[in-house]
Amino acid sequence: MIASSSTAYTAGAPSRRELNKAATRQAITDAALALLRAKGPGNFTAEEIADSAGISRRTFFNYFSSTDAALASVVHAFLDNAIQQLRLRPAEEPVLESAQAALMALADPKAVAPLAELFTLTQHSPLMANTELQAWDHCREQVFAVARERVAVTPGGEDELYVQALAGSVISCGKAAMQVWFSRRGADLSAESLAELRQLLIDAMALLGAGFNSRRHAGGAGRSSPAPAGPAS
Amino acid sequence: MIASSSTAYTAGAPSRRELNKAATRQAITDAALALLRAKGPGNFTAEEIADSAGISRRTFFNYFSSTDAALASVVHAFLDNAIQQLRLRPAEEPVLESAQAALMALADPKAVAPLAELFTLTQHSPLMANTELQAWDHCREQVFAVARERVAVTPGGEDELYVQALAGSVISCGKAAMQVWFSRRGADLSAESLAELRQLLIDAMALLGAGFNSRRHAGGAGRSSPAPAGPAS
DNA sequence: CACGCTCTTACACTACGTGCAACTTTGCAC
DNA sequence: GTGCAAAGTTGCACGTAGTGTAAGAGCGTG
Repeated sequence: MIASSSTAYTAGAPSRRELNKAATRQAITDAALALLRAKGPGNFTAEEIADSAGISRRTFFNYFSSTDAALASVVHAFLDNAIQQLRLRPAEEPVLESAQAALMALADPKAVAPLAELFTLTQHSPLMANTELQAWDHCREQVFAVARERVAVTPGGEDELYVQALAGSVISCGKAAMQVWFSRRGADLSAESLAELRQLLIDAMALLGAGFNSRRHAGGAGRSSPAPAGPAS
Repeated sequence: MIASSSTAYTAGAPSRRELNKAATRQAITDAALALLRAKGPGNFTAEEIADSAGISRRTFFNYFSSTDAALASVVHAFLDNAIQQLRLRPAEEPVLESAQAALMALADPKAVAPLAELFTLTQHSPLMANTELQAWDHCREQVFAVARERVAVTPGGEDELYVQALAGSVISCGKAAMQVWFSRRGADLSAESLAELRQLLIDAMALLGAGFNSRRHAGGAGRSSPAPAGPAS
């Protein structure tokens, strides 16, 4: 589950308690997703989720602070994964390239599938917007933390704006790429579709790197740039 | 209502009803702000706001969907103002310059004062985060709409990413600039402080225009760029 | 087994947000 | 002014969210 990476996983000691917690947590999100599929966003209560997951309403709130939060755990899992990928990149690498590389690892069926489903199910519902925005913002903070480490910012100095703006823009562009992808391909997880997602992410990061002025939209050169400045290769 | 500008002001016909509504609305936000000052974020209820504003609880909810929403009206007013400034810019002007110019108009005591107070009062409280994020995202959508009009995007075309990423990044950078400013100067509204805010906004937009790669943070040239590519000159 | 610790559960309580049906105010025509 | 319709306000009731609390069940350990 989420175990192996973000939470838990105390290296060989998955005690009974931890297993139970992880199981209930999973049961809750599963139940929430099932209800979302069945009834649509906003048409079910915390009690229904709890019942469906075989726990009490109170226990549900011990795990998640709201029904939205239960659903947003999908988004959180995805974004936490992204942050983890980001932290794996070498510290010397330019932050934007690290971001791009980290995002590449996420254009993967197993990673995006839950997110894609959640997105299609809640597409035009403002109910999800709240918690989803929070998830992205949480991710932004993480990116900010990573960027701050790597840019070696002087505490009260002038780099603060750079790092803040960079973190926010990276998130915004990642979001934009995913949004465009969803609007184009829906929940299509085929190889070509994922390739397009990758290209969108690359293009978005390239925009950030080269600047929004460097692109003349009037000219015919509007096609996706062919992998500008390959990060790994 | 939303027609001519943002709210009310139907050009010479502020009927009694509209005046009353505006007055109650104002009374509510005033009461909410007063309670925020007095009790701190999250320590007062919708009923208290209503009582303090001299209306019933039910009426409060006719105006705002939550206590947070009442407070966030300050943010909304500020951001709506920004959008309005943005729309006033000539359509031929590059979007980034328009954004920069629009933001300049907001680095003004009367505009930022309420925002600054709200910010200082809710600084380290996650309670406000929700609605505030929504306000910024709402603003992002507006910027997106404006940008879409001006970039003349082909419907299913490749410009969609550009516009989405641009809108999101503009918001992120504006947010970053304000955040840095607040963290440096608190609620200082002096002329120098506002000048610094303006410079931060200019720098943030310049980053977006020139790209985050164009800045080598190791070099000594880390000072604020001296108004790069003046928008109005 | 018995003892601590952690987690779950039931219950109670406050507050939120909304539908509804009076009631009051405003706008408008006569 | 009077009458009337539309818009706005209010009280009431209802379901739900989220939290404190205390008792109980499950787990880990000696």
